[in-house]
This record gives sequence, structure tokens and C-alpha cells, in this order.
Amino acid sequence: MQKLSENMEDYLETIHALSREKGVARVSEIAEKMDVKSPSVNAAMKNLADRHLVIHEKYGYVTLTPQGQKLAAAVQEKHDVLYRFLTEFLMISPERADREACSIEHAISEETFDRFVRFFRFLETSASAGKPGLLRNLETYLKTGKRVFCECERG
Amino acid sequence: MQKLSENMEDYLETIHALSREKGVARVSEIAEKMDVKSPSVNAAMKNLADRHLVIHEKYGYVTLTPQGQKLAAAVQEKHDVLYRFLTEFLMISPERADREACSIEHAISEETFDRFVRFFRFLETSASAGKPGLLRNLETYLKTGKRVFCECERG
DNA sequence: TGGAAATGTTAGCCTAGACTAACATAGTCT
DNA sequence: AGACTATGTTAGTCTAGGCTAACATTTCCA
Repeated sequence: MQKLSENMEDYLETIHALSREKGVARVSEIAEKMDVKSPSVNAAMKNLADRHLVIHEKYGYVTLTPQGQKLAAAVQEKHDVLYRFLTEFLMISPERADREACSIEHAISEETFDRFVRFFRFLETSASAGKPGLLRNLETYLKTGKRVFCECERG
Repeated sequence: MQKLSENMEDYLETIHALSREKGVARVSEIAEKMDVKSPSVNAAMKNLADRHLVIHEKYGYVTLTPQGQKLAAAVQEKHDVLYRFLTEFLMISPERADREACSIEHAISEETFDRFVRFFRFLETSASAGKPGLLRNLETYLKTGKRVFCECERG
């Protein structure tokens, strides 16, 4: 099976999201969410159905197969972690963070994502509520350009 | 002027790299580096020439215009920072890091990149040679899953 | 229950960006 | 200089993934 294109990953992700939000995914809703016209959705559904990633009955709903579920969930997870990183650590606006997470998510391999998740968790443990340290220092640095070192960081 | 596609950004970047490495960029070298055939390069050069980003005389060299230079340098800078992040902090192999930097670089806006650069500098100041702190803690965490807090990070 | 409105599908077209095959030019060596 | 080789270009084709216009089905409501 040939690797999925970015576009097809986006379709899966959208179907996944709609299914969770509304219980089902319909062609018109997919089109609306992705800002494309319904014939484009139709063509994409044919593509994904041929790969056994979705089931699409004529004039009916679109649902993910277990295979499709798995892929969609993986993309979604990348999206979520990237979104959190962009908003929490880079302080990007929610709208922009969502848009960019949506592009970056396709550019990251499983291996790199795995490493990034660990990295992210490391940052989080340094930044959890009530703790001073990393996040506060980062904020100061981003705002003022001045680096505050804590004792243990001094050479 | 319409936004450049990822592919065209890649062409610019490659021309930029070749010009620096060898002084000039030729169709065949661009083709080789990008793993495409020369007619594809030709079509791309026509596209970029129409946008006044390169100059390509028939049967001659390809050179960047000042405009093209600027764009290429911006892409290159993203590439470099991402590459360093991937190798130094996520410890991805050089080959993979290069490949992934090459995809991710197109997915990041100027604004986000700007924030990321600051973030990256912040990490670097915590990880510069001879200093304990962040990078060592990160390494420990990535290898063992155990988080070591320094004094000032404790709640 | 019959038809309007909403929704889905098909057919045919367009663009970007790849390719191959065929042709053109430039460079090199005798 | 002439011919062989490198390299570059042109023409025509393909695929992915958009689009519009026209047609089909379903839903809903008087």
C-alpha cells in the first residue's frame, strides 16, 4: 500500500473529527470543514474507500474502517501535541497554531514524533503549575531577551 | 505575486546551495540534487524566471536574483535551525534530520519561525558546553524516562 | 403524497509538477 | 574542422486534486 498523501491524511482527520463531534460524517460537512467543494470530497472518498480506510455507501454516511481509525488517530495525535507546543511554549495564537499544526503534522515521521513527544513531556514536567523554572524563565526570555539562570544552570 | 509552492521553494533552496558550493548552478546538478529529471528542472526554472526569482539564459547557468536570494536564504535559515533542533535536542540522525527539516521548513510561517528561533536560543543557553542543566537533564530523561529536577525547579 | 429544497454524484475541465522520447546546442578531442 | 559526448530544451503524456455544470437521490413539508 502506497503512502497516504497529505491531502488524504487531512480527509481522514476531518472525518475522524466529525465522527467524534456529531457521531457521523457526511460529504457536505467534510466539504465545509475542509473548504473544498463536494465533488472533491467524493473523489477523495473513492480514493480512501479503495484503500479500505473508509466506507462510503452511495448517498449515505462516511465512516472510518478500523484501519482508517488508526491512521486518523495517529494524525490527530500529532496535531494535538504540535498544537499544545505551539500555544503553550511558543505562545502562538490558537487559530494560527491550529493552522500550522495542520501543515506540520504531515511533515513529521513517526520516529521524530516519538522523540518530540518525549521532549514535550520533559518541557511539561519543567513547567507544570506551581513550579518555577523552565516555563517562567522561557517567558522572561521571550519577552525581554534576558536569560535568567537558576543556580544549577550556572557553569 | 502568488505565494511560492513548496516545490518551488525547494528549487530555490537547491540553487542557493549549489551556488555556494560550486559557485554556479546548472540544470543537471539541480536535477541530480533534487532527484528529478532535467525537463522538470527546466519547467521549474521557467516558473521561477517568470516570477523574477532566477535568471536562466538558454543553455547557460541558473542564478538567483536578489529577490530569489532573499527567499532562498529565508528557507535555508529555517532548514538550518530545524536541523540543529532535530539533531541536537531530539537526537535524530543527520540524514533523517535533513530530510525532515526539508519538509517541515515549508510548513512554518515567519511568525512561528521567529518564535521558534527564540525558543531554540533559550534551549541553547541552557545547554551550552560546560554547563549542566537542561540538556543533561533532557538526555537523562530521554534515555531513562526519569526526570531529574534541579533545586530551583522543585515546587 | 407530490414536489421543492437539500444533498450527493457524474462528467468534463484545469493546474502543478512529474515523466519519456526526441531534438538542439555546446564542448572536446583527434 | 568534423564528429562524438555532454548537457539543455521541447513536445506530449500522466497523476493528484482541485473546480463547475448538470444530473440523481433523498428528505421534508404542505
